[in-house]
Amino acid sequence: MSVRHKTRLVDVARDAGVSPATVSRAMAQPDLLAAGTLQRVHESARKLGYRPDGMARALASGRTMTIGAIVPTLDSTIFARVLQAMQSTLAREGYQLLVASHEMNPEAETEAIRTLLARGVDGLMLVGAGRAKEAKNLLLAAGVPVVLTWCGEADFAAVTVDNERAGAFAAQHLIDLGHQRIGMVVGHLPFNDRQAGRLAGARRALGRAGLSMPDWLVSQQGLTLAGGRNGCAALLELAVAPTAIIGGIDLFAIGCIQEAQSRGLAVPGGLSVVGIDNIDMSAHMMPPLTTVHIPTAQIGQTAAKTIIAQIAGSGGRAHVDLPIELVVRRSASPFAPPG
Amino acid sequence: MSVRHKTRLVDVARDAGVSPATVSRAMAQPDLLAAGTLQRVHESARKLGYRPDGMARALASGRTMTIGAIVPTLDSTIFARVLQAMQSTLAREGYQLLVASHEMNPEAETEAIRTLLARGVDGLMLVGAGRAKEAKNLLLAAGVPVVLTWCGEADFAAVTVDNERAGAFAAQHLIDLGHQRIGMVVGHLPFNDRQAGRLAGARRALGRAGLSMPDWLVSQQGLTLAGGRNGCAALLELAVAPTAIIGGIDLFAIGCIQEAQSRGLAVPGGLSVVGIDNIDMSAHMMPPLTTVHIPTAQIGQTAAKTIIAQIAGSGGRAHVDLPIELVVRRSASPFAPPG
DNA sequence: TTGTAGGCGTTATCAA
DNA sequence: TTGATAACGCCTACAA
Repeated sequence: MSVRHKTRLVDVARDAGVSPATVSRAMAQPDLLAAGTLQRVHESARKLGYRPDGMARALASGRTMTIGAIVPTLDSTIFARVLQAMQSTLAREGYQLLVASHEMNPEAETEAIRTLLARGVDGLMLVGAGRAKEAKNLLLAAGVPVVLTWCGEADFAAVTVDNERAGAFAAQHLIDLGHQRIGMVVGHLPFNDRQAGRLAGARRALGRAGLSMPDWLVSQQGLTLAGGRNGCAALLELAVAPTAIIGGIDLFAIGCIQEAQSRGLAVPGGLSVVGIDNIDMSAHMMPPLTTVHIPTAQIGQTAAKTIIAQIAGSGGRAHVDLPIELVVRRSASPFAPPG
Repeated sequence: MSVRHKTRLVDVARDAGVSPATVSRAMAQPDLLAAGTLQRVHESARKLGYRPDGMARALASGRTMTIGAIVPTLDSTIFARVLQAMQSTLAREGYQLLVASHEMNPEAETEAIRTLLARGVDGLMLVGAGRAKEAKNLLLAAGVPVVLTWCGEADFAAVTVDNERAGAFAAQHLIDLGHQRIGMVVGHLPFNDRQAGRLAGARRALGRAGLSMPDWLVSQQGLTLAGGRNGCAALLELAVAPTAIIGGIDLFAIGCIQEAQSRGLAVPGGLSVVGIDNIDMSAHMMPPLTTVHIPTAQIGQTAAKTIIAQIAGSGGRAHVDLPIELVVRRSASPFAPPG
């Protein structure tokens, strides 16, 4: 009962009276064995409580059965949901998720890539495109399947969503309602191509309508509820305040609603608000938030499937663009000139 | 420029004119080498673009520099926050996070434990206590540091929060306000000792005040906003509806506020609501949610530190109980008999 | 269908 | 301070 050595492949082999190779096959390619042999090996394995050693297996086979995922932060409804979807899809195929986050710091992201690659992952999921050349070289040199999410890039497979279009949808809806002075609360633009895309899309839609969104109608904030409130406050305190605000993420839009209401400004009566994401909370707001639906969970699921396909040899640099759509609820109403 | 073999330890050794052992030392214990040697090795390594192979290293050393975390789901503000805190604390020490989720399924959790252990983790973080004997045996036999969070257990280190006390805080606050018929929306009790503890605590407080919370005043729901709304709806439709509701998690409490308001029932005027967690959203609700603050991020950070300490040999089966406190905001008010 | 034997790339134990 | 060399536990041609 003292320090019972962990049982290894050879122990099982000895007990079953077969060679190590046979035991190895029994675990990985059972079809190759005679039914009787398989039976015996399994019995010995169970009797001895044999558990294959993942590290040894990884070293010998070159596969870790682990997929890495590097996200800006785990502490976000959006990314948590993507990871949850990835994790459950991957688990079904026997893969585990190794996660890292970089808190919106490009160098931290490069470091994370380096670390995960060194640790040995069979595939890697990243958020967004447009990273430093060094990071790209690392990825290319590593020779493991990589899938980008949200935004794509020619060199890698990608599961994307048209962020520009999302921004345009939000803006167009407000334009259709007659709004002319539209503001936006967005995340910090550097190193966040998702937010940059949404802003660009909104501006494009406005431009097509002969309108514009000058920088002073755009407030950059940290990706929190408080950021949404602060951004809204800043815009409302403008000499010529906007009559409608787009939240670059739903959390911002929700913060905008809360901030407006806390100032006695009715939504949508006094201020129209539109979000982008369609998180759970949005449907339950008072008023319910009009927003652009982003199929978050599906991004995760598709990313996982894409990686698995690439590992299996199929797939290649496939780009999948997931559909988005405007969900009209009650936080935006026609522009009514004061008086 | 074709398939350049990945450079290995021996390649660096050859280039630097030293033995493999020396290169290994240069990476792990630089102090043991003569300055000149170290210098030469580093140069060769950089020149050849040498990156230690994590799997080989893991096999030889028995350490993977990876910590496993098994949570009910990633798709939850609470757990996402815990993981984010763990991840950033661990990253600072060179560890990565391997995550798995089990969707509230005990067997899936056991399987996850088995998988992570087999994959090779240097430590493991689990949520809650009271798991099947099989799972406990696996953990004990594995011989890796384990830390339980939220709820503890004698056999393992733990970073906990007194869930019963949290429930009692919430209930006591309502009792002090004069409420006598208090309902609660909780998660599904089986396999969720956090929710069970909070409910038990609330009942204990009520019992001390000569009151009680019969089963018909308790609604079990899935851990979503919609669950909160449904639970609230069910309780409000009772012949003798409660005058106050405790949300087993803030999300439930928020759902309760939204459901009550959508029915034209004022909060706290017509219904008082208290939550437990203190998530970001709570402070921004209208009315702001009175709740019991749970130091979520701190749980993650402390859990990470505990594991690291255990790996370093210190620590043992330390139990840390983190303080909680009632945060009084404006969603609960004194009971006012109708008429 | 099964066995043999040579890696996989490091770490770690002895010596020197 | 450095060098041989044997593990680490499994996989996988190749052979039988």
